[in-house]
Amino acid sequence: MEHSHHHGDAELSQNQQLVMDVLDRSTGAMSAYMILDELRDSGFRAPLQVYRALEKLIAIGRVHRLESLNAFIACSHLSCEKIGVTAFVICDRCEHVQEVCDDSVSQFLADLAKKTKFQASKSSIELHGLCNACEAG
Amino acid sequence: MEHSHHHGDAELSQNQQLVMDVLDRSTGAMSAYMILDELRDSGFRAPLQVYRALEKLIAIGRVHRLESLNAFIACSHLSCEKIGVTAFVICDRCEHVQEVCDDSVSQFLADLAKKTKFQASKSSIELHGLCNACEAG
DNA sequence: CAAATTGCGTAATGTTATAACGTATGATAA
DNA sequence: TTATCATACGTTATAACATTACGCAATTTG
Repeated sequence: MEHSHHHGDAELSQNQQLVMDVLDRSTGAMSAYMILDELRDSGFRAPLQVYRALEKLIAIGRVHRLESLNAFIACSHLSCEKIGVTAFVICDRCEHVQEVCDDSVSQFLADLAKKTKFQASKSSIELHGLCNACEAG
Repeated sequence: MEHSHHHGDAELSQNQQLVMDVLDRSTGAMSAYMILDELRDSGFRAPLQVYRALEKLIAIGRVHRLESLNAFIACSHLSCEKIGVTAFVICDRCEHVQEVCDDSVSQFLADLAKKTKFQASKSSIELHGLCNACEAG
């Protein structure tokens, strides 16, 4: 065990690492097919290679799926899988994504689940609009 | 102006009304292609006929899009367009969808926007898991 | 009337995601 | 060692979701 800088720090296969690297380098979210195109030179030929890697990366908390964009983004936190819930704030102009996972988010979701007598297993909170910089510009 | 029971109560075209009727009859969310299949007998031939009607119905607040399902559902409220924000609580077993739009939801989103210095224009809050009945069963 | 708006129909295409095969490899237990 | 299990892989095909682009018809509005 050499470098321990993230999450469960599971060992990644080559394909998983390649997909992770692409997302780490990206400034914003990427669709599976954008990732595929980036990895053609590395030998990727089919969507499934991307989707299978993403499935694992999402499972271990290193990647998030943005439902409203059908896109994927590297987790910007060290341990959001411990908190488990994240809200995404997505600028529709510059495409920057802020990842918020604090108590207010988990508290809101807990309250919502309680109020609706619901056993929640997954959540998706996504806000669209303009970030501070783009609104001003 | 005859019956006034919903939202802005805009006049609907025939296609829009047909799509609205299908969604009103449905117990849960429906994909655009499920709606299309329901309307073959009424003369629908192409996805665009559905998507165009949905666009209008969503704009006037009578239908919501569920991003995490790529599906659509009739609004269960009389005036949620006035509040503008809704949280969806989706049972993955029975597929029932609860629509929550109270102050806690709008307050949470307002706080989130303020905290991230964000000008929000659209939101999507979707909770997946098991409803009370299915959890018990 | 002219122009603008809204809705419609159709064909083609683009985009996102999964099913269904079979194969290879490494761990582990008999 | 051999059997078996789990995980990952590669490929082809297909399913599922959504939009572009074209032209036409009806209605509203200046």
